[in-house]
Amino acid sequence: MSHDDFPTDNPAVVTCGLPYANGSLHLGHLRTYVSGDTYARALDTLGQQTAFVCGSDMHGTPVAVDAKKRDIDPEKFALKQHKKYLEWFPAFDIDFDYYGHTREETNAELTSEIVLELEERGHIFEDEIEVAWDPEASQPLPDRYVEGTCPYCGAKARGDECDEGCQRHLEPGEIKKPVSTITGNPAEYRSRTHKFFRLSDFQKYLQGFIDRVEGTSNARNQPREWIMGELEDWCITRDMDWGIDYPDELPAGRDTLVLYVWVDAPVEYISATKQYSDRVGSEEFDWKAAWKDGAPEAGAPDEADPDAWAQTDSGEIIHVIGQDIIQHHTVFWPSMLRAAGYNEPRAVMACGFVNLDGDAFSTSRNRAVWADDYVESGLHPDLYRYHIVTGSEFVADVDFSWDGLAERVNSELVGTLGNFCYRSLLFAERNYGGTPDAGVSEAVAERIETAAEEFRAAIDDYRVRGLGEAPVALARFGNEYIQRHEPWKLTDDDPEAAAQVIRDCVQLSKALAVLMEPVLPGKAAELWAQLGESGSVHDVGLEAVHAAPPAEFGEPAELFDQLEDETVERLDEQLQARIEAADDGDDADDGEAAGTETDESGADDAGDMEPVTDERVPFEEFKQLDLRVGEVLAAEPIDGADELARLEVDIGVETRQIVAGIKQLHDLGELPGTRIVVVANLEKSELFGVESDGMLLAAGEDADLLTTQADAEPGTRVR
RNA sequence: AGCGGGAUGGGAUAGCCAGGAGAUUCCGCCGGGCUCAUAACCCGGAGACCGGACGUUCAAAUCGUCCUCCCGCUACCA
Repeated sequence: MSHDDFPTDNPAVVTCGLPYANGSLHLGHLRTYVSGDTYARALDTLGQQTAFVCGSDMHGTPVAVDAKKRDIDPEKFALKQHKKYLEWFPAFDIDFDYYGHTREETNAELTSEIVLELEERGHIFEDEIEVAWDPEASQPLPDRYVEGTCPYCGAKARGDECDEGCQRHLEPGEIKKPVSTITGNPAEYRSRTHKFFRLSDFQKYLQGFIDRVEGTSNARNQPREWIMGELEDWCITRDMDWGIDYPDELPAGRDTLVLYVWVDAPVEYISATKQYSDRVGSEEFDWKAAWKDGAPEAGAPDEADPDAWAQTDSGEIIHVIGQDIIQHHTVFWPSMLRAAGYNEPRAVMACGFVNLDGDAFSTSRNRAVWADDYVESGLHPDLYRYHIVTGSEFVADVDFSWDGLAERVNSELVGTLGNFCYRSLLFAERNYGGTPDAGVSEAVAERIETAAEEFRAAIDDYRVRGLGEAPVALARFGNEYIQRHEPWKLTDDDPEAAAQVIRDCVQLSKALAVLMEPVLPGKAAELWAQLGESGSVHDVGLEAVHAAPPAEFGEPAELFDQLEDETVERLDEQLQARIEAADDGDDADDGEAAGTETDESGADDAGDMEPVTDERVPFEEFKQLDLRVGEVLAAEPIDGADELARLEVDIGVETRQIVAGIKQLHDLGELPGTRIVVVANLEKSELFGVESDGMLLAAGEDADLLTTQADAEPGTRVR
């Protein structure tokens, strides 16, 4: 690895994945931002010149679709969301040096510049692809403007992603049975010319990159399959008017074409850095030094020497993201940077998900603790920050629950860290009016140095968790130390020894303030003030752990309050009530035979009711569906598939093999004999290598099967 | 199906990359101490054959092979 340990002489940039300007923020999302903030603060403490930047992602079809739903201008809609982020992040002490958005002029300019560079270097080509088209509205239907069935698994899917089925990304033109979300009409396919980025030009480069990029192991491992396999070229334009206009010549006969949102979104990392530079001056932070100095010339790397890049050792760019967007930051983005002559990321830190009491957060089910909920709870942001940063290793999932939070807070923050500082400073203030006049003992100074080493190691290993653990471990040592020396017994017998012990404890407290600052910035500042320190704990370097505190300070206050059981219960009840309210309706009527002990876990339920689709379907169209009563003859799971089951269904005229995503949702053994409703004239598809000839009807995420109420024979037509 | 990650005392986790006396921390349990401190803190104890099976080695939680179960990714869910 060619990089030096931090701090280096280069300016560093820490970024967080851009939040999408169409939704709310919950404690799951916040993991990325808290971790990025913590890491950036720690680098700063080390003396590394650091810019911490981010911005709202304004473009893309979700914003356009959501804005249209509300009948407002997408720009207005996105800006409104953007403003909310400007309040949420500070509420959690997430302190970006610059937080912009992707529609700012700087970003539009830089994005255009980069795309033009790609054009100039010959990395872009045009190709005709079939895209969905709404004949009535007479317009193309990019991404989420079209819904249909997934060509891979047959589930209902959005234009760009099979969001309910196999989760695959769908390239434009892939979706089957496309329906326009604008008019509800069946969409046609039309041939359109689009721009593609020739990712394959960078295959060799990426193979080198993936071995040298630092950060978390998942970021290096997950994209390997792509990079070592065949890279697909990347369609970087969309037929819509919401986005950044394609900066170069449009394909013949085309008047509008915008860049795919994933082209301009990461460029915001650079744009935000530049705007930060512009604001504070390049003396203070030089964005070019971070992003461009030392970068090889634009273009594809020399095939004969794909490692040339690694020699440059410049640009400390660190991306903090969720594990769902690893590919974007380790495949597309580095290729763009390399092609346009920018520095590649030094590290990609990808965190695991946050679970809520063991299960996934679910926005649609309202199964979430929102940023607003936490703010309203009145709990200090540092409590969440500590819990999320130290709750698990960064790459692993971490569980959030109110009582889990209380347990950690009460034992580690209140009992260990807060209590140690409070008892030390209170003792010091009462007996000495501040820091006793004595030197720090060697053993304590060494222990503090060890903690500082742990702090440094956490940074070099990209382990934000270590940044939270180091101070608590030091406080634990402090408690043992004060207990072992019992200064309260010494004040009379051996005042010198007592002063020595308390002097050590005050130094430990000061070291704690410095070490806890990245994870617990608010509480660190309080402690700093209690020590009578002037200036801000945010501005001091790591060496301050050894510097003497002021000789005089006032009476301290408890740093952390106990999180009482009643509070936890109240918060938990609120959460449970909301989840149940959202779930209401799925589990009300299980008229199924008694004795089925199918696990209730069924990951996702229907959630808040989606509104009934506005567009009416003509009866003629409905009649095209041939719905039949069927009787399940056999049901077996499909090996390797998570949810798919293979069913044999008697539909009167014949027996059909149907593949359905119900493996986890039903006790398959109990299915034979059940009468269900089948779409008999659905086109065949192949799922997991098994042909599916028809589709069964089921309600909600739990796949509650539609059955017959009386005794309609298999084969009876359903109307 | 492929790729990646995981399985460690009652619960939650560390250790594994650089193999070495039966293993970390937090919660819980049992006993003791202390009283400066927020019923907090300190000390001691019980409790795990480190998912299963082979193998490498003087020595395996740690390395290899196979298996079981869980989870993620597979081209916009943090």
